[in-house]
This record gives sequence, structure tokens and C-alpha cells, in this order.
Amino acid sequence: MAGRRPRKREDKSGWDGHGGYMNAKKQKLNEQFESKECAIAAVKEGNASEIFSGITIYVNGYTEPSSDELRRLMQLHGGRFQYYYSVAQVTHTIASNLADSKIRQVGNKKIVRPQWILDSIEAGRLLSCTPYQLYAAPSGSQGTLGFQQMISTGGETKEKCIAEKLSRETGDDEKGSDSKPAKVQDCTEPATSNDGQVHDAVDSEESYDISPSPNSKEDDHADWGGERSSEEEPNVIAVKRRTIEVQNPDSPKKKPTAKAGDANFVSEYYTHSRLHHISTWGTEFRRYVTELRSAGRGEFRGAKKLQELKLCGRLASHDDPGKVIMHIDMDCFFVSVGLLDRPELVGQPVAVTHSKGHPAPSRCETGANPDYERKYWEQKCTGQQYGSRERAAENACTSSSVAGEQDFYSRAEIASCSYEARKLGVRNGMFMGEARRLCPNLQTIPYNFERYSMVSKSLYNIVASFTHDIEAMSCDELFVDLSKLSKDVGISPLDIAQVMRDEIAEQTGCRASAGLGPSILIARLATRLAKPNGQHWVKPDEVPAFIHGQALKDLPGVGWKLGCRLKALGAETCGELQQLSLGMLQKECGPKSGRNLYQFCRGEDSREIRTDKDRKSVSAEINYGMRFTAQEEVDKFLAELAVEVCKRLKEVQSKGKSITLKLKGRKADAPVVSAKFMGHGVCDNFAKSVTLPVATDSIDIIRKESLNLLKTMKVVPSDVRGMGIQVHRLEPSTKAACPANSILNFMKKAIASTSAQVPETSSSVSMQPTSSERNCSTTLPAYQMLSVSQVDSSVLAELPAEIREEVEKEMQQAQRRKDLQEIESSELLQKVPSAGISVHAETHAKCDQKPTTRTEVTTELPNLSQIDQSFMDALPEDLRKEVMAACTEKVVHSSAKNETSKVTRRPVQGKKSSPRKTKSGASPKKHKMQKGQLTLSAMINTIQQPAQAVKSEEKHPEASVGIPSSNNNERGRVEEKNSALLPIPSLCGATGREEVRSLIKEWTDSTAEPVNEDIEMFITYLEELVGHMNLEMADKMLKYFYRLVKVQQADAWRLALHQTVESVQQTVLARYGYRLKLDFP
DNA sequence: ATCCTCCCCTAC
DNA sequence: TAAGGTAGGGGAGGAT
Ligand SMILES: Nc1ccn([C@H]2C[C@H](O)[C@@H](COP(=O)(O)OP(=O)(O)OP(=O)(O)O)O2)c(=O)n1
Ligand SMILES: [Mg+2]
Ligand SMILES: [Mg+2]
Repeated sequence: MAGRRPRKREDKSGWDGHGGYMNAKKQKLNEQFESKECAIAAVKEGNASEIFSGITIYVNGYTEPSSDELRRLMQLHGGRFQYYYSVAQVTHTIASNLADSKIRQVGNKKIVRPQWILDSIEAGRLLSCTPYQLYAAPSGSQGTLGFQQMISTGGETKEKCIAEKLSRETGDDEKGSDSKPAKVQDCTEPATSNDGQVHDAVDSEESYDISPSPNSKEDDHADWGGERSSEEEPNVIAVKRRTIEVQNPDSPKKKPTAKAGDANFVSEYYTHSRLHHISTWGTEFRRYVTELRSAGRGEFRGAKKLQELKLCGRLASHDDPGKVIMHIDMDCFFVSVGLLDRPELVGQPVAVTHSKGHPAPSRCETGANPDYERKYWEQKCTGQQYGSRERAAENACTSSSVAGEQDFYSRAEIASCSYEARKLGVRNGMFMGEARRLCPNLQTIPYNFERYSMVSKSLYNIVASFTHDIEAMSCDELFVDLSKLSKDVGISPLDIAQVMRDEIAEQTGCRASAGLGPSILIARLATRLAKPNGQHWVKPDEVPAFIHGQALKDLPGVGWKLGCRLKALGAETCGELQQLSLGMLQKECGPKSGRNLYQFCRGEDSREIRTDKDRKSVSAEINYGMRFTAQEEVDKFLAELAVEVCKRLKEVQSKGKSITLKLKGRKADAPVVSAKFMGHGVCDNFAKSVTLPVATDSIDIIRKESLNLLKTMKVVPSDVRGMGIQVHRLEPSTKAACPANSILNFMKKAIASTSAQVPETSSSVSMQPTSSERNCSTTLPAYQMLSVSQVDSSVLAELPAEIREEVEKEMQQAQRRKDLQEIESSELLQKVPSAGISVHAETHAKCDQKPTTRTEVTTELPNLSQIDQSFMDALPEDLRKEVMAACTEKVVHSSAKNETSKVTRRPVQGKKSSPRKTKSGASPKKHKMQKGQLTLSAMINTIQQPAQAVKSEEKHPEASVGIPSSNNNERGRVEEKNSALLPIPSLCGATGREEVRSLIKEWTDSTAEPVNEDIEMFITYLEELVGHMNLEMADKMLKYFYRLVKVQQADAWRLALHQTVESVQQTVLARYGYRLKLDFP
């Protein structure tokens, strides 16, 4: 694998007539930096040793000895230094900062602290780098880029290392129940089997084991279908559980037949799912870019290179081009990467798919009825658009070749196909069966996820070395705002694109194409024209002509559905759509979509590159291989999904307030056996959600709530075809902001549950705990009343462990009793179990009652009267005292007010924006950001971007200093004073989370050392938040500030942080009697 | 109007 | 045989 030196070929398109750069670039680039300065260094100091012979480092982020110094040292001692990360050449990545280095974590390469270099030199020999490693190298694994290993607990499933997997498999945690086989009794009566399934294969679990070769680290499937050696390893994908009973974890013969519900299944599935991978990567890159920017500064080696090239005369000067957006996208990504190992296939029609070249003995599943699905799709769409064509074709193919087993119509999807294949009509996402029909000569190659992720990282790192004005779209695609870079270096955007693309090709061996234009829209469209391996710039004045002939389907957001609607309106191209009025479009497509279409078809697009978008949800779902027979299997699988979601939440340090369970159920008239092997077939979708009184990332709560939801959705186990759990309404988890026994937490929840005067309105949500029927409150001991009716799981989670256990036990019993009493309502969805939680059933849209005062509840202390006595009784002595004290105090505070038992009155405080980050630029309502009045805000206006090292030389004397002006300060004080009086704490007028965040970021980005007044202002703001009981916001902002300061050079920032934390802590202490628990020093 | 929830749609 | 995930945009329709 090593090597893979870029095969360079002459680029054909692109670079039209741009100076001799192309020809010269080869010899230039690398040497440019290396040789030159290296030579100088060498001359000066001579070669000192060969300590680092064979070592090639890549420096990532800020390091103590600077990157330049490290380069010098390496060269001095026989090592090599790479400006860009190159999978093939770099042996060690040097970094001192974890955040910065995460994305560069590639394969097994090590990430080592710079001290390793220094110490080795000092020792006069190459020391082991192990002690200097920032953290252990990741082990491949499904889906993750290996960003944050530190977060994932070691035990986490992800490893793909087969050995580990195997060993784990036997004694896996929570699923130790592998032994549960017993229940197999049901033996799926044939009846079920009727439903077609694969059953014939009764005990022969053989059915379909996937067998990825155990050792092949990669994705291996290099050969599966062919001969799956029976002994292989346990990778049967979806199984019939009958096999279960037989196998024991240790019984050799057994292939653990992972069934969709077996510990392995989820992990096994994900490691093979391309969609899971690309989706996960996309999310991680988005996050990476965000962090890149918040970390600010960087060396921008790529930009430096541009300047070098310009100085050398290889690149011509170019005037400020105005706004220029570039869209870069790798050419047939998976295929390109896959071909690195298969050069002999270059030039041929190639596809990446799980399907093997030839389908072994296709044993057609009995019971399968492809026609059903075909008809379904046919009538669902009028045809046109790929999806439907595919189905139609499939049909033709299938029926015509019923007999010929070799004509087996494979429904394995093609992730990516080469351009040669595309010429024949093959497309990404197409079934292999159809593709083979179009292109009998189609060559297939296996997936290699690890490799894709390495190339993706290189792609991002290369682009990031030029600028951080990036918006990540996916693992193979991103937008870059070249406006500033082009202007700063005085080089044409097209030249910059070419240099970047060359670098990409050089470093990864894969080609990328680029589209440039005055907007995101045009850039993206231009890329289509540029592909493959080219680039195209649509200048502003060319837009009208360019857009005119574009197919509407190519516009972002126009997929199959919208495309059909527009077609019905008589428009298929942008030019045609321009004939329609704005009103008409909005009437047909909705206000937003209508407006977008109206503008897009005219080539107008005002969107800017965005990097600051906060993630809104975290989810995990699987809609493949799901075949169950017993309810317990379904439950068990759901529990595993809960673990998965929980893990993902923790990885990004988030908690969510709302949980949605998604179910796919076989459509009533759909055949039991899907056309696609183990596919979900035609389904009905169900979803149901609960809103928790407080955000959580607890597995116990998520699992429990999910199971509760599942109970209310009656779908026959054997008809379940897909399940998923989504957590939304996220907030940062801020580890510990609230210690386990925090009174505040207690209170929030306690009141939430107690006061949950659930207005159980309508039908669907019958949850009323109060209802006599479902709860036995009358007969239970006092504290048991906490159960079902008055306590929700999140409250529980916050209880002291011992108490919690008791309570849980009681709750379970109560639940059981309740369940017994519950009558099956014929409806799919009906009630909900716990109080304080609202549930919505899709079908019943009317649920109603949204938890009344959710928000308030979480931020206020209850009155004593609101707390159930039994709850208090259950508390440990000391806590009870605290609670009482706290409540009493509060009563005093609010005594003046009429305090009803309601919780509503809380101060206005800025909180309102917190729960909902709803955007809608249409709400300029409240507080206008009054920037420009304070030092801080003044800076914002003055300094646009974090100073980029790069541009320093050329133009840009652009100041990057904070400039406090007395004048501003005065006004600032006034403003500040006002805000103190106002109910909503604000920082320079900013109150929303994002506003404040960006303000803080601008502050740290643009100022080398903070000014006291600013620090004070910030502290005041935080203290006001505390005063308003908005600890969450205060905590959040503190944490954010910490992250920004962490990457600052000046100690003054660290000091500021310390000062801020101390002040705020004092305030919190004084007010609440404890300190915030922050996860940083 | 504007918000909110519950979906569907889209994209890679 | 096959690995049909996942996050965000936004429309529909009820609540405010
Ligand atoms: N239906 C799809 C579409 C894409 N992908 C994966 C494989 C692709 O290689 C990668 C990138 O998607 P692109 O849309 O960028 O397609 P390609 O890179 O393959 O081709 P192109 O040259 O058109 O960009 O995402 C996939 O698995 N399934
Ligand atoms: Mg691509
Ligand atoms: Mg792409």
C-alpha cells in the first residue's frame, strides 16, 4: 500500500492558457520550500547527524519548537519534513495539540509530541516515540475518522480489528445475554416461514454469512460470495434466530450468527455500510472545519506556496476578483481511491460495490416477489428520474431471466462508478443487476473505507493549508471561499484552484475537479461541467447564459419530488422556470422553496459559506437485515441502537432533550420477502417522540424511553424492517456542569415531574399518571409515588445511586402492574408511560399538551410546596436540607410575587433563545446587536477575519489589534448598565448563543492580548447570566471561551480565562452554594 | 404572523 | 444474495 505515488499524468482540461505554471510546477513545488531553506540551514550548521534517517515528519498545528524549527532540526539530523500530509511518505505527525491533530490521524501513523525530536537529538539517537505519542493510534473502524479517540472509551465497539472483535464478541458487555438462546422455542413456526423468509435454511444458518475475511483489515470482502468458507467467522448477517439457540459463544462451529439484534450485528453492519461511513465522515469534517476556524490561525502553508510561486514568476498577478466561491469534488471518489491499488483497471468501466463479480449460485429466495416492488415504484413515480428507471429496468431484467441463474439480478448498490462506466449509463446508486445489463464488462472492486478516509483527510488538510474559509459538504466535496485568499495573494482563483488540485493529485493520487463562480450555486453547477479532472470558472457576467440551460434537477434541493412538480408546471430547465412568477412558485412549492427556486433559476444565490452551524441531532438507524420473530429480539436490538446513539452523543459531548423512535414496518400488502436480499422492501414509516424535561445522554434514559416508545407502536415483530433512534434539541453536555447530586438539578427535575400537571388533553396521550387506572398510587408507600406518575427517568438519573435503585425497582413494579391493566388499544400508538413527558404520535397529530412549561421548569427552583413530600422523604438527609434551604431561599426571593403553584413566572432572561436556535433570518426582533459601541464590538467591525499569517507580506497592513477607544467605552458602559437592568443579559447587545459565541470568537481571534475592560465586560455578562439562573448559558460560554483560549499563544488569555472562571465561580458559589463543575482546570 | 411539532425530501 | 445512514431544509397544519 505504501507508495502509491501519484501517477501523474498531464491534465487535460483546466488550466486553459494560464502561463507556464503547469509545466514548471512539478519540479518546483516541493523543492521550493524544502531545498531552499534547507540548504541554507545546512550550510550554516552542517549536517549534524543521521538520527532521523528514514523518518519523515509532518507538523500539525502549533508546536513548541515551531514548525520551521522542527523542519530545520529534522534536516539537520537526517530526517525529512513534509509540508503536506502524505499518507505514503509521512511516518510521524508531530503535534502538541490534540484538537488540531485529530483529522490528521491517519491509519497507523503516529502522532507524536515535538519533544520527541528534541529529546532524540539530545540523546544523540532515535528514541522510541511511544512515550511521546499524543494518544494511541486509532484502529480503523467503522465510520469514524478517528478524530477523538480520547473520548471514546476504550471499550467502545468501533474497532474493526477482527481479533478484538472476536474476543469481545464472546463476552460482550451488556449483551452477555447471548445465551438467551433458550427462548428460541418459538421456532418460528413455519407459518412465519411462509412469509417466505429464508427459512428453508433452517438450521443452516449458513444462510448468508458474510464472512469478511477475518484478518483482512480492510473491508475485505474481497471475496465473499464465492466460497465462504464455512468456518470463517461469525458474520452472518441477519439471521434467523433459530440458529441462535444452538450456538454458544464458544462453540466453535457456530458462527455466531449475528442476527439483527446480536451484539455484533450493529457494528458489523456499520462497518460495511457505505452510507453510514460517508454520512459520519461528512459530519466529522463539518466539525473539523468548525474547530479549525475556532482554533484560528494556522500556517497556511499552501498559501505561502502560492506566494512563492508568484515570486518565482510561475504564477501571474491577478486583481481582486471579488467574490469567488470554489467547489471541489473528487472524481468518482471511491473508484479513484480503489484504483490506486488496481492501476490495470484504469480506463475501464469500474464500479465499487459489495457485489462480487459473479453471483455464485444464486438461490433465489422463495417467496420473493420483485414485481410487487416494481409496481410500487412504478406507480409511485411516473418514471423519469433514475430511481424509477432503475426499478423498471430491474423488472424487465428479472422477469426475462427467471431461469438463468447467472443472470441473477444483483441488487447490490454501486457506490461509485468510473466515467467509462457512466458513458454507458451506469450511475452511482444503481443496482449491479441493472449496471451489468448496461455494461456487461463492468469491473467491480471492493470498498476500502479506511483508504477513503485517508484521502478525504488529505483533501481537507490540503485545502485548509490555503484557507479556512471552507464549508464541508461531504468526505469528497467542499466549498471554499477564495475571495479573500485570491485578493490577499494577488493570484487568480483559477490558478489557486489548479495548485490545490495538483496538490491533491500529488498527495493522494486521486483527481479532484473544481467549479468556481460568484456563488455557491454557480460553483457547484460549474463543477459538473468541469468533471472529470478539470476546473471551470463561471464569471459573474457569464452567469445568465450559464444558468439558462441548466436542468432543474441539477439545482440543489431539486430532487425527484420537486422535479416532478416543476415538470408538471412545464419547466425542466432554469430558463423555462424563469417564466414562472415568484408567487406561482411559492404557491406550488412553498414560500421558501419557491423563493429559492425563483432565485436559483436566475443564477442568484445569496448563501454564504457557513462553518458555524451547530449540530441539531444525533441518530442511529438501521433499515437493512432486520428480520425478527419475537418481541424480545426487537427490544434487544433497540437497546443496542440506544447504546449506539448514546455513544455518539457522548462523542460530541452533547445531550438531547428529545428522543424519536423511527420504525419501518412492512406494508400490509407487501411480500414478506423483499426483492433485495434482506432489504426493507416497501414499508410504512412510523415515528414517535418524547420530550424530556432535561437533556440527557444517559444510556439508561435513552434506552428506557426508546423502549417505552416502542411499546406504544404496535408493529408485529416479524414485520419490522427498520429501526432508528434520533436525539434532538441538543445542548452541550458540559460534563459536570451539574454534579450528580447537584441540588439545582434535583430541583429542576423534581419540579418537572411533580408539577407536571400534565394537561393530558387529548386522546393520544393518555399518559396521565394521575389517572387512577394506571397507577397504583393509592396503595403504594409514599415514596413509591414517585414512580410512573411523578418521576421521569431523567429525574431518576440524577438521584443518588442508592435511592435511584430503589425507586427504579418500584417503578418497574408499578409499570408492570400498569401494563397488566392496560388494555391493548387497537391503535398503533397510544399512550405513554411516564409523566412529564409528552409524546407525539405521528398518526395522531394531535397530541397536544406539550409539556407546558418545559423551559421554565428546567431553570427554576420549585417552591417547597411544589415538591412532593415523598420525594423529599426519599432524599438523603443532607440533600434534603439543601433542597429545603434552597427552596426556602427562593421563596423569600419571590415572596413578593404571588406565587402560585405554577412555575411560570421566571424572569425573562435571555434563555428564550437557547432552546431553539431557530434561524429564520426573519427575526431581527429583539435586541439589535449594537456593535461598534464597545471595545469588543468595535474590534469586530474593524477586524474582519482572524489575521491570517499568510497575507502578512503582501498587502494587508491590516491592523489586527484591539483598539479601545475611550469614546466607545463610554457608550459601552451605558449599554452595559442598561443591560444590567434589563431582564436579558447581553454581551455588547448579543444575547443568543450564536451571537455571543461569535462575539467571543471575534474577540479572541482578533486580539493578541485581551484588554481588561473587555474581560470585565465578559465577566459581568456571565455573572448576569448566573443571576438570571441561566447557568447553562454561562457554563456554555465559559467552556467555549476556554476552548478558544486554549489555542491562544498569549498567556494573557490564560490569565483572562482564569480570572473569568474565578469570578464566575464566586458568583455561583455565593448564590447557589456550590461551584460549577467545569471540565477544565 | 409566528411558533412549534411532525413529518417528507434531499444530498452525499 | 448484501450491508437501504444520517443530518438539515422546509412544508403542513395546529397552537399561540
Ligand atoms: N448514491 C451514492 C452516491 C455517492 N456515494 C459515495 C461514493 C462516491 O464516490 C462518494 C462521493 O459522491 P459523489 O456524488 O461525489 O460521486 P463520485 O465522487 O463517485 O463521482 P463524481 O465524479 O460525479 O463526483 O459518495 C454512495 O456511496 N452512494
Ligand atoms: Mg465526487
Ligand atoms: Mg461529492
